[in-house]
Amino acid sequence: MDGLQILNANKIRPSGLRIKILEYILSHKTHPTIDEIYAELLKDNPTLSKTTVYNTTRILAENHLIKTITIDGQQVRYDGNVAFHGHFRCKNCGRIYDFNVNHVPEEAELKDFLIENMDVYYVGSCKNCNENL
Amino acid sequence: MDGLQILNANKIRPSGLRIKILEYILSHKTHPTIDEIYAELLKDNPTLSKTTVYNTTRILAENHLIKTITIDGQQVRYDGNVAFHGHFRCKNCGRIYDFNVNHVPEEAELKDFLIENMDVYYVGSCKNCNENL
DNA sequence: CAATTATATTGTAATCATTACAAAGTTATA
DNA sequence: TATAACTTTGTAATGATTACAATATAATTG
Repeated sequence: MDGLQILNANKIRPSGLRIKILEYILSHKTHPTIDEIYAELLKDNPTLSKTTVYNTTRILAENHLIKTITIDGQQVRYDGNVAFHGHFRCKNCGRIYDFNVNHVPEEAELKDFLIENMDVYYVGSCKNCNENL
Repeated sequence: MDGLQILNANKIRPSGLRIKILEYILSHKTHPTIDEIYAELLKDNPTLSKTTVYNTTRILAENHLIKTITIDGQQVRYDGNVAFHGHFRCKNCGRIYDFNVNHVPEEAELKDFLIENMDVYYVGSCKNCNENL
């Protein structure tokens, strides 16, 4: 399913920019920031405004087509993989890695709480950086 | 162990403000923001500067005496409980709840990764708010 | 098709948490 | 006491995000 179909299925008017922004996030596993998305799409869309990237990612996130990652204290990042998984941020190279979380804690303390979103964020030094120190 | 002893044990010069800020965070389970700490301590310290609260919390966090919580996309919060546990933020009332995380995922994908910090953030609607809707 | 309305995009200005930095105050040390 | 080191303060700068009004584009109606 491509961006056009996804947007239509979610009743979001599929403008050219929306399709491109959604498809960029879906096809890049790098958890890009607003600036990264903007810089990349600017190449083919010279009049693109950063505000449009902000607006569009907000709409996509509100509709659960992408996920907002706040592991970086500075900038929000976006993830096209909305299935539950953890994120590891390397303090050294800045890369964000995905990992599976097998055991989702069933917390008795949260009985009768409505959980809408779960984030698991690890921070440290990645294998690649550890080996090259 | 009070703030003075903790600071001494960690070789942080125990100024009056540092003791007060540390003790405030240790004794309040509300995960206060900078503004909340500042507003509260200002009552007894009329010349207190917000910069001091920022500086001090940074020092305390660097020394792992308190933990930085970034579950709120807007403001950082601080937690005096540095033992591993999860945080639940209620979108309704804004309260942050602690909960135990029994099963820390052992992720084969992170083999040879050095994990320095783990955060588990849930967001949703708390029991209290659910009952009063 | 033309006119009108609704929506998308843009650019600039505002907001707000945080940081940088220099000056002033305080404590420790010689 | 004098000097150096550190703490605290206040103001200015930074930078991500949002607000908002103007413009452009697309959909709808007559």
